[in-house]
Amino acid sequence: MLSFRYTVLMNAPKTARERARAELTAEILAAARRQLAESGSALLSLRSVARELGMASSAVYRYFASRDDLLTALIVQAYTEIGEAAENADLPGAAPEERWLAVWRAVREWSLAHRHEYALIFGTPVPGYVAPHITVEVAGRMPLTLARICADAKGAGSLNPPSGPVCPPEAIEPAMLQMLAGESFEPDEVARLILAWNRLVGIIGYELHGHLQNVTADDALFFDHTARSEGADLGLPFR
Amino acid sequence: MLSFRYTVLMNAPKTARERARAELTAEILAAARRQLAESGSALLSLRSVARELGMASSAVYRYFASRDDLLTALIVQAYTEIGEAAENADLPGAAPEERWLAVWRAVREWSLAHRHEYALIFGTPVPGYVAPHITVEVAGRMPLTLARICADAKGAGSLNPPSGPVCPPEAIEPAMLQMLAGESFEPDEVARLILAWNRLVGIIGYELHGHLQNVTADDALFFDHTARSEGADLGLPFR
DNA sequence: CCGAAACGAGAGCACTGCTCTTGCATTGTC
DNA sequence: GACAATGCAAGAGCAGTGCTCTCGTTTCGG
Repeated sequence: MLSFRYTVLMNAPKTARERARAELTAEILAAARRQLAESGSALLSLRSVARELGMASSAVYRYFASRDDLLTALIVQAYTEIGEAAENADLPGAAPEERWLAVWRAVREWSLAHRHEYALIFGTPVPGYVAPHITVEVAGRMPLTLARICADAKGAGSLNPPSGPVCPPEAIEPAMLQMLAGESFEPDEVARLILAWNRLVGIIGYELHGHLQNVTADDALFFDHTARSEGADLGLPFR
Repeated sequence: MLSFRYTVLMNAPKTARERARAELTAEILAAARRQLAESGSALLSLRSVARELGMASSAVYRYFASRDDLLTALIVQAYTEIGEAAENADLPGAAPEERWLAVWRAVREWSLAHRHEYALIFGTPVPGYVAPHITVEVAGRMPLTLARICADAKGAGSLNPPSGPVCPPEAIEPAMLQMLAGESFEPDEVARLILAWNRLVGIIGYELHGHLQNVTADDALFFDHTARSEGADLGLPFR
């Protein structure tokens, strides 16, 4: 299962060699991260990472089997960070509208500050690259934060979706319903959650990729309105 | 303005040389298009296009100044096609809900059949690449088709947006309001149009990039619901 | 008809991911 | 402690890329 070399980062190194290996792996990852943040994934090369660390390019292959492997590590990192940004912005005690807006803003802030990392996880997949199974769990942290806010609101009786077309239940994956069963969501509410998650990612993508140029005048203001509008669609008490 | 070499395609060739040039330009573009559809833009190389046409790679540079130039031509082509797909699916005489759903479905169909072309125009921008001014006009055809349907519905008095958070007018670019002034949209209606356009692109992107795997069970069904739901948000008479 | 412009082909540069071999250092075991 | 096994770094090398430059050839317009 966990066949990736960088998993040694998580285990406690014992011998000096293992410690050196873990450190070097982390250094390579850090350098790659730096270059990714600077120039994007397309311009990230194993050779330039090796140059930055003063080692031969072939030596890097001892730590990451391929460029895709290095990219996978960066993808996991990005998913983790955006998930943590969402979770840290959430204040479980506050009103659901405030929590909703805070999480949306935090995700946008992180994305604006890490546009290349955002592109890595939500942009066009690299051709030939298939996401390993590792990424699915960590990818769920951000959308699950949104779901938790709605679940809390529903528990408090303050989730009242407006009328409108109802999503046919068979359109949703049963496993998805099962996973959110603890929150006792209706299929239509799950559909609204999926759309809200899609909206959050999509509107940030539009802003980052320049599709809102000459369209919106105040991106932050428009984003806030989008967050409120989408929250209202879910039934959160936005007026 | 029109400084791109492939514009000769539009002009009537006179001499034999000009005719040959126009033909070869079209052939290069066609071969590039074929390779793009097959493997995606990342794997599209000028050299392989040259190989396919049996010419030296350096010769291709007589027709396209750079790889980015070739990509720009493909981007214009993709924007044109998706715009035409939307326009052709629209039946100005029919009911607005039918028109809306037909256009949404046509855009999805085109995108599923041309995933790499979709990625080229709505995916992560190629690093270092900046969209030339040519692309902005042709990029508007698809969203304008959506706007026209709403304008017709509004003219017929059948556009009644549900209550909810209202977009502050200063969030929208005045030029955008100006462009749609002929349809006499309110700023909030323009905001809803922007969001609908963003939704259409975003939900297709989610489907194409695999973000709906294990989330939705019937993508076509979920897409139809999304179209209806978004149309209802705009005030179209979806029940 | 002749000079100028356009053109195709080839060599070459700097870069990429990745593999293989070679030699050295570290490790665990008699 | 000696020794084999393993881990590791470095270099050369392969096939591919975008792009440039040069060098003959072809074509066009005055």
